[in-house]
Amino acid sequence: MKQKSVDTVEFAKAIADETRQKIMAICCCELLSVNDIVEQTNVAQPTVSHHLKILKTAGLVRSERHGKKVFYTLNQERMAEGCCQVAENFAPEHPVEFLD
Amino acid sequence: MKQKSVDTVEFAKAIADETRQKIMAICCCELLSVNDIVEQTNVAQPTVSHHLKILKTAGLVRSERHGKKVFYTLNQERMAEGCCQVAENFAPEHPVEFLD
DNA sequence: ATATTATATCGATACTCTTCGATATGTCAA
DNA sequence: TTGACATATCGAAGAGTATCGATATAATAT
Repeated sequence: MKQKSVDTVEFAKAIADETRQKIMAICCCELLSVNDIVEQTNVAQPTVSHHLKILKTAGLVRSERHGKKVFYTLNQERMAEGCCQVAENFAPEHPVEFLD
Repeated sequence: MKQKSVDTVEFAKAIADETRQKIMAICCCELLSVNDIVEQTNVAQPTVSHHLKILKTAGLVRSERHGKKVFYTLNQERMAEGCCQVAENFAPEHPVEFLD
């Protein structure tokens, strides 16, 4: 299955941080507000907003405002695309398939 | 197929650099000496050695010495494992399969 | 309008990483 | 063992990044 092209350097940089991976893990399957993420990570709110911005710029999270709150969730499809593109570039003899 | 566990932060950090991705790309399917890599990248030799060390520490390249030269090649299997682990953690609803 | 709550941005600090010249180490040939 | 070549390590400079307190912006309710 053909995917859109992915900037694998930007993708890798976006996920190459422990705090961001924590955030990614907890909003992987849920829509969470910034404050929810702050509480679950023990990371300061500006720091969380900063990391969410990086993930958003890389297209790895979606966000929607509801009232005063902004909810974020991981964009799993983009995550899978990034992984597949990295595998395609750097493991062409160990094909990885995106099961849809 | 079950893989060994991967430190996804270390994996992502290892591939999160443009110069390293260039190196990874050119020694993906070939065994290349450090000097070969220097010539194909226009990057200084100490810099190349530095990046190779990071990739080696992360288990993403193999190396073998033959005489004075040391040859490196990408470990595609580890690359695929890293990609699959990231996808498993952060795209569980878009399963990616390691085809063996 | 004002107060309250939620998130984003700013600014400063500390830390990490990339880069490369200089140098050390390793390997081999003569 | 000396010289030549290949790679690794060292050390320093500069760039980039994470973190968080303070503050600005946004949304809502009273």
